[in-house]
Amino acid sequence: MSQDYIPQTLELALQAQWAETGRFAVQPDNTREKFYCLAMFPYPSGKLHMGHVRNYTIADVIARYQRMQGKNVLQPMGWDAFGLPAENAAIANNVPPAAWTRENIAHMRAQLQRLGYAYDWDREIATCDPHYYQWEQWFFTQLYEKGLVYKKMATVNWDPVDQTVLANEQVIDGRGWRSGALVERREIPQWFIRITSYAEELLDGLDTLDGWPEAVRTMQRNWIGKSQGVELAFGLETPIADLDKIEVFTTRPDTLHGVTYISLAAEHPITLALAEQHPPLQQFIDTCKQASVAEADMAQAEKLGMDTGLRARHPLSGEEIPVWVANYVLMDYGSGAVMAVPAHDERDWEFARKYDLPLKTVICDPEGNPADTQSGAYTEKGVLTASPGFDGCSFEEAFEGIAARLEETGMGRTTTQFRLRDWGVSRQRYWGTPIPMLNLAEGGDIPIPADRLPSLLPEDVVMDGVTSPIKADPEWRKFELAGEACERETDTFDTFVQSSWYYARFTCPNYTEGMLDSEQANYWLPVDQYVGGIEHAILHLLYSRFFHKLMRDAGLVSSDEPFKRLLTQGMVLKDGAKMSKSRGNTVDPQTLIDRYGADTVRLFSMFAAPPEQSLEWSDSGVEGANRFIRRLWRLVHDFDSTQAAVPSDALSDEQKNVRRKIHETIAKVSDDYGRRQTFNTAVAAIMELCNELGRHPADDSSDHAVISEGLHAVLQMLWPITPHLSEHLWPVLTGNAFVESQWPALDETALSRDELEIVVQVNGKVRGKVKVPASADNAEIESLAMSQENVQRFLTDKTIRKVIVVPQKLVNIVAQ
RNA sequence: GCCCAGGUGGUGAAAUUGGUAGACACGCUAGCUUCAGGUGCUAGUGCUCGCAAGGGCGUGGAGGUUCAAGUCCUCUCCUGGGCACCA
Repeated sequence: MSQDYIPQTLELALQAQWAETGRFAVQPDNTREKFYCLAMFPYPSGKLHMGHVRNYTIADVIARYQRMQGKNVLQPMGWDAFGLPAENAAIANNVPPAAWTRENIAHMRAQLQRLGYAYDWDREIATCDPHYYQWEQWFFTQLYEKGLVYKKMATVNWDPVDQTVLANEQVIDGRGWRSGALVERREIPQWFIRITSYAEELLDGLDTLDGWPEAVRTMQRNWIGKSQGVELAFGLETPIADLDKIEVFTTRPDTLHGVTYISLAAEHPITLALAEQHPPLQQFIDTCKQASVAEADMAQAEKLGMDTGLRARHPLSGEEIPVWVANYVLMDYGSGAVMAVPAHDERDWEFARKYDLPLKTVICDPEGNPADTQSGAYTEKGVLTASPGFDGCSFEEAFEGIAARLEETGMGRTTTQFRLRDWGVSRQRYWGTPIPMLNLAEGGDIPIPADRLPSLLPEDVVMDGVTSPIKADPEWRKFELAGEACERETDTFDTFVQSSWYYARFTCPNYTEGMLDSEQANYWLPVDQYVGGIEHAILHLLYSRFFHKLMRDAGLVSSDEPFKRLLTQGMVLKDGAKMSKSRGNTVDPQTLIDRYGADTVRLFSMFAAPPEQSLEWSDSGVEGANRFIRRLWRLVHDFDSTQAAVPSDALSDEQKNVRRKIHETIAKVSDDYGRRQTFNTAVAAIMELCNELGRHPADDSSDHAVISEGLHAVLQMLWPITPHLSEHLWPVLTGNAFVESQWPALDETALSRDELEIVVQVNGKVRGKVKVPASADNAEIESLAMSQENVQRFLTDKTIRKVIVVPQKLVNIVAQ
């Protein structure tokens, strides 16, 4: 007699049991292989959305699959708890960010528990906990001592009405989101970590990450952006701002004779000096400053420029080159000046056309003629022309020749440049880790001594929406060091700092003697499987790799890279865009959990699409996942498990077919879970098997044995995805308690076939199918294929030119 | 603008190594079951011509390579992600 499937009851009962027995709590164990499975921890925004469910289900399926392989699996969970949304919520709801954040954590923790994820909850971390961020502060002071941290002026978005710094997200169409004022770029002192010192290693390390998607590695390579080029200078007749030359970097020294002007950034010292005597230029600089600092905004902004009237000397030809100021040249990047070659660079070409600046074509097209640059820039490399002394040279010859000439005259040298910039970690916001630095009365900075850490963030605060409470409170700032009064830094860390090392802290979350307990860290690290959104392909993953190397060089961990294998999950989109609170297009999975239970939600989110693909959200199909679960439920309950299931030696063909299907499915699902990580096709294969088991009659004891074998395998294979269902049905089927570390064994002999079906094509089109004995050789297959009636029809009046036989698959007869 | 992906039925998708396009589901249609249906079962379902057997077309678009292309190459259009202060 079938009982009804009531997921709420059975899921809650099992979850309570898992919690009570500490089922998923783990410790190092040298008798088993370890496996550290980690999903990117969430920002506690309020409640889970479908993107979270997808992310955490993928990781949980992998973790549980590895448990079934007998491994010692660590799967922790925590909270990326600092960040901007808490400040916004605090203002909107009149509640301190800390309280809002902790409430969200409590709610979301309950939701994750309701989804039945196999987490070791004893290791839970929230980054806003002082026990966490104190070690981050400590580590920063260590980096300071090593010279890996420094302070410099850097550009921020400034809201002139609210008198506050805005995040890029808070700038909408060039205006502050609250005040509506046009934002300005402003330079303020900020702390930086020297990620560029590790640029080379971060680049080279990508080659070792063969468990990472190629797309992510490519994006990181391009982001680091190593390029060979030449640093050269255009001389000035009279020094300006103590500079007697303008330095530029180019990867195309071969086009040096094509330079027709130079562009300076608005913040370049020469620009600023010139503006002092030139009011229109000052006006232009002010216009340039009225823009967001986001690179995307700048790249899409209309290109604006102004001739400064200054002339610089071309380092080879000695010609006078006009010096312009352009809004697309960035002071933060490179030297803040570029040599413009409009004939061979697209941006320069556009700019030159707009301001009617001359073009000088110095590269030939493949035919050997000067390239046509009238209708657009010619950016290919080619043989030089109109370049005295280098005409006829290839790119490589010209590169070396021109670099050598510049070196002789002291006007340049070959160099390697990285696109990567140092990591600015200062944020002018409240809800973050206080930067553990002190401003001394006589000027200068010094780290807060280790024994005075943590530098605690006060939590009981009122947000006014404009100024950070720790900036507004002069008392908080006060600090006494060796009897001297000084002031705390009131900026906080970028939240990426917290998320750059949490994976390591999970190995020893309660360690009080230091940042990491190396013994624990080195047992578990590196993370064997990291799962998270593709939107983190560059920043978070690069910063984490960087931090790992910093921790290694501090002797805290012994590995070089933090994440061995990476699965970048596609985004769950709604209305065609990333789900986010700020867009208001999130989908709440709670209603689905309440209605269908966790297993249905888990099954559906795995079945809907392959994990790496982005997914436009729609509810349709959830019903189908639930229907499958109920069908399996009946199948198991209706199966007479009391009847002895003795496998017979002599199975019928039909029974052999079912057994083959069982073992083909085991092979496929193992491959899909383990190597391919395509959980949707694994589910489809299990569904197919269930369909077949349901169709097969249970007439005799051999039938019974075969179906029993199939149902056992189905419940085991489904455990990673629908653990409650599997654990609940297992005793119904077997009379015994579910044994976790047991993946169904593959019986290779069950896979063999006596007969194969081969497709027959004529000129590439399918004209028939033919059954051939598995042992048939190519000649036999060919003659069987030829004998097909429909094949013959298409061969009449034709001469056979060629016959291609693809073993096990097809025959293609080429005829004319 | 730059970097990285993706585009296949009415829908989500499958096709793993260049070898049968559309597995598995959703939806829909018809039938059975049921007092009833947000139940269960059976059959059908890319488009198109045909009574059928079978044929033609078909993987964003245009070209190309190949006995064979969703898969490889060139160009192009569209969608999504990232662009350093959203996380």
